[in-house]
Amino acid sequence: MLLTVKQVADLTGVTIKTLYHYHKIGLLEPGEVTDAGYRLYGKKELERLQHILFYRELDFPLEDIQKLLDEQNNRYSLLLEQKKLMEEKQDRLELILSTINETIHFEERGKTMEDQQMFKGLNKEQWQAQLKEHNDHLKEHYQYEIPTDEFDGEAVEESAREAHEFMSKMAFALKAGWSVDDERVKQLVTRHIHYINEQIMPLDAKGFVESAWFFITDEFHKKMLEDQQIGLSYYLYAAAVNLSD
Amino acid sequence: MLLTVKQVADLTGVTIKTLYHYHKIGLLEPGEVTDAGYRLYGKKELERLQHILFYRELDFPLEDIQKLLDEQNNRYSLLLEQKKLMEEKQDRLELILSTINETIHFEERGKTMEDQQMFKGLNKEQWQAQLKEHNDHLKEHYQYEIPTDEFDGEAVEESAREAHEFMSKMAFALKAGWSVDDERVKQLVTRHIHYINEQIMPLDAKGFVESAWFFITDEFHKKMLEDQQIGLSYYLYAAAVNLSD
DNA sequence: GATTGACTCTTACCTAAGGTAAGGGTCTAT
DNA sequence: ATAGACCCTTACCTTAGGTAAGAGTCAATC
Repeated sequence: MLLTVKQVADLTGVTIKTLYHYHKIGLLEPGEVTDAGYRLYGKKELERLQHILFYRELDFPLEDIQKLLDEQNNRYSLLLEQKKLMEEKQDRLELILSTINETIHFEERGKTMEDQQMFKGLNKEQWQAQLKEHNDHLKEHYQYEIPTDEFDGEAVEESAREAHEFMSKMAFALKAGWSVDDERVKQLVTRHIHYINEQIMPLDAKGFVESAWFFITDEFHKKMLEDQQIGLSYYLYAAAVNLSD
Repeated sequence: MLLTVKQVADLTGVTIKTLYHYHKIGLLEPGEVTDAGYRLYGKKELERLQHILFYRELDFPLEDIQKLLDEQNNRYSLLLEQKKLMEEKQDRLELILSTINETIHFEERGKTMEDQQMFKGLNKEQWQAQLKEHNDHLKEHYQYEIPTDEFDGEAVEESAREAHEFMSKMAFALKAGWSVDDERVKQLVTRHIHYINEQIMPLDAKGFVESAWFFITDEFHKKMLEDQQIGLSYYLYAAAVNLSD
């Protein structure tokens, strides 16, 4: 059950040198050392190494990792914490990817971007705020992901409620198999456009097609819609196209 | 339009020292240096910095970044490349996250994991292979693989089989959350069009958009697709539109 | 015009997380 | 008992910056 440095290295992808290093700084001590000085690692050490590698992936300095592992030896809560952090990193990557996509978009039509726009997700001090903004922006206009009962309080804005209701109904229509040319669907979309037009910004049927296409191509928005109902973003787009024709 | 080091630092999140460093190693030269020696950066430099930061996020050494940027000065293809790499990184993170979730799962019921399972996604040399496996697992889960025996009989035409396979794969892609701009999806659709073109009738990307629209508006076809997977007909249409642009 | 405060310059030294190489010991199999 | 694969320590090197010192610059205010 005990593994040599090479075996651990092959298994986990870290180099042997890294194991020495972790030993030297006391981050990961072998479970046993033979008379000849060979380091041997058991299950417990592999588990610790797993945590180390998760944290390393999250760009934690080894010193911090050591502190974290030594003061919190409950594996389960460590895992939950790491899961949360990993999901945050995913969100950040998602944001960066959408920045790349926006940049590609601008590049394709030879337009220049706002300076700030170019670095969304990269500016580490600000990305939390940017992500929140991204989300808030979405919520203001399309707060579909929040369960309805949360909408009872007057704290939530009317526009968010409207958007949520619209998306829920569209999801229902999709599941019910209503055609995008169905009068009920057309009315739904028309009213929604009308609402945005009155309350938020000028928008016509053509503009709404572009909005809908944006929701398909932007990973961030797409994910939110698709999480609510698979196919919703695409249904929305088809409905928009149908109306604008 | 020219920015000082501080302004660039605030905008992008890199430190001033990093800018000096990049200057010194020739990775990012200021657009202009005043008489007093102040570095000033313009739009072109910001764009280059953007690329540098994208690559840095992908853990490229600065030396490699420099080479890449100097030999490939077409911004557009750089962006596409970076998009691809970023998506790969996302996949890898996804894999790590699923490893964390599996570990949590095992921990919850006090069972022990296989050693290898514990390090999926971390072992960089192997993660490509592991990702493939992971996808295969997903396929099983979504059952996008066609039950082959249904199609053994010669009663079923080859073209029907091809269509069925195509639709199954598209359904899988939709459920997996693949963007219509994802290379895999684009390739899928391209091949399908190519097949139709060769075997059935002349068809180009534009024509396929019309076909896809027909599948949405025609109740019979729409029902067939939507019965297979909610949203499939709309996804197909969006993919077609994306390809024809 | 002088001063102040925020900003910038160069230079020199420091750090983290390893990589590389040298020189030598250990294990197992033939 | 010798080869070949594996392991040890030690010493030096590298990357991508961080920190600090000492001095010059800029714009605004006194």
